[in-house]
Amino acid sequence: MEKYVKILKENNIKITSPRLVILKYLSENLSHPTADQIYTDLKTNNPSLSKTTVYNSLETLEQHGIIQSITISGSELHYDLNRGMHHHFYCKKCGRIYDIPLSCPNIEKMSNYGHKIEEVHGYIKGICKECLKKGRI
Amino acid sequence: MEKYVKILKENNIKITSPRLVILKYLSENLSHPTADQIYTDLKTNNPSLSKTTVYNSLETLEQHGIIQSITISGSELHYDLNRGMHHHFYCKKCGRIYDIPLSCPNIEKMSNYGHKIEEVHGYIKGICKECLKKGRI
DNA sequence: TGTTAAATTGTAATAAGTACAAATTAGTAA
DNA sequence: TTACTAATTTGTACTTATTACAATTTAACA
Repeated sequence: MEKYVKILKENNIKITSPRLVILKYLSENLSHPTADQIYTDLKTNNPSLSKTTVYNSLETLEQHGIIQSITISGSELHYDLNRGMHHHFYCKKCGRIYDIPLSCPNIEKMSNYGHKIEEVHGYIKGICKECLKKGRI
Repeated sequence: MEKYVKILKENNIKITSPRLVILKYLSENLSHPTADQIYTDLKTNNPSLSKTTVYNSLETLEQHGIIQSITISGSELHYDLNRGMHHHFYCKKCGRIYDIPLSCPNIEKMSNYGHKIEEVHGYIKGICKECLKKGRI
């Protein structure tokens, strides 16, 4: 848990129980959970946790660049620790999100349009390996 | 309007008035409107148009690859004609979405993970040229 | 022109996310 | 340690994008 305290300290944000457990949860669950999944899972051992707090904490963590939100599904946000550039694959059948360890070779070119670039997301959609195997397509 | 009839015919989908006006609208409005913007704008000259129809029609057009939905904003879908690969820039300040005429050089590599790839989206976020100019940052 | 399956329409429902005010707590300073 | 204050958490109520569904209408074809 010291690890997470350190991260919050480094970012000059108050060390609170919800922030710590959410950060720990995201460190241990790299499956890109939604706010609701995080809330439901953590609620068991943190009965006083409020859904609003989960949303607030996620927003704070994101603003400090500690985590990122992923808009790939189009219906709800998924969350991911910010650990090096990678892309995401979304399965239209089962909804799972996979990491794709590629980085974008175009990032420099993107600055040529006059916009200030803060984030780059590569989203790929289709049918995942598992669903193909199950013949669910 | 014949142009849009042709597109629907080529895709073997029924030629209906809502589909035609929505397709025309998207052809003339490349600013990535939301379903609600499309509905509101078209409602004036098509009073019988229903919001559900807009959603249904957009879904049909997307399923046939005629248009694509863009999940960049995270809060609602935006729609775009499917015309050649390009990326999108989202301004966190004003919400505008800009086209970025780059294609992804990584597409072949993406097939190496065993998933069936159907769509590739490049999303860039930050502060747009206009907002930077206005000093709104 | 009649038939039928598909599409449209309006209303009601769902679900993700936000607003807000009251209660609590982290961090600081005495 | 204690007291203070601003920030955070909490619960409830609300908003908003999207979907479900049943009744009506319509496109396509015989």
